[in-house]
Amino acid sequence: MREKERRRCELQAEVLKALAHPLRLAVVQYLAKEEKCVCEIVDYVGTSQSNISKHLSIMKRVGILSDRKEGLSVYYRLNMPCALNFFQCVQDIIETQISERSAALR
Amino acid sequence: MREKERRRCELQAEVLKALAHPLRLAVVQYLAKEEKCVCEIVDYVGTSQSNISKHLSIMKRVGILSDRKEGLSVYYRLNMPCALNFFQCVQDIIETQISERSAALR
DNA sequence: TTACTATATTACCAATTGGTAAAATAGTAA
DNA sequence: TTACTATTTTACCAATTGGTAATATAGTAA
Repeated sequence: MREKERRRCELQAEVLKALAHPLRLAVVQYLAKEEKCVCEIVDYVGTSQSNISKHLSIMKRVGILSDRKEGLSVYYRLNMPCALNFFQCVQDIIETQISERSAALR
Repeated sequence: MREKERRRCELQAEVLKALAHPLRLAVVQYLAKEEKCVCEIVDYVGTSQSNISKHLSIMKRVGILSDRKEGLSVYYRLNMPCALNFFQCVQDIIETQISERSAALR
């Protein structure tokens, strides 16, 4: 494995790590259609404001989200529409997994 | 956010977490075309055998990889070919990110 | 100015993750 | 049987992550 590939995998892993958290996935999917302000995201996800703020900054840092200020509010938007394609693929794995497990129980 | 969506996000995050590590990404990409035995993967990635074994079991547990025994060797294969589509999307984010940062420096 | 609102940041702690080294397992072969 | 090889598992430790509560920042409005 060459050094170049190693570095590419490190960068890719940073982006995937920023996606790989239940609340962050929920936010990404919530932002699929349109931008939302932090207070809407907090209401939707149902956790503390400071917690959401930290998760948003993690995703912003790697480029998954962008933000825009308007008055007191900050609006976040999804900067990576292709991420939405992931979810069907991931979901397929989950369902295969579940059906294999239940088959194994029989 | 409904309970059902929350659970879906939790499952999806488990799969993504199992992908979101530089060595594990390297393994997934190495397995893109064909199955490989553990010793080949160890040689390719260049870390200890017990470390690789642990990473492989993490990916196997969530269904990303499957394995097959042949004599002393264990062969792993990618059970999630659609994962390969992720990487271009992730790579696009990385490159946008890099070009925005270098633009910001100017 | 003061008070209020939305958001971000900090400090802290508990839980999880990732790595290494050693021991266990299991197949092969003499 | 014994020795050898490939792999997994365990025990352990350091580093990272995720959450909460408190504080700071910044815009708005009286």
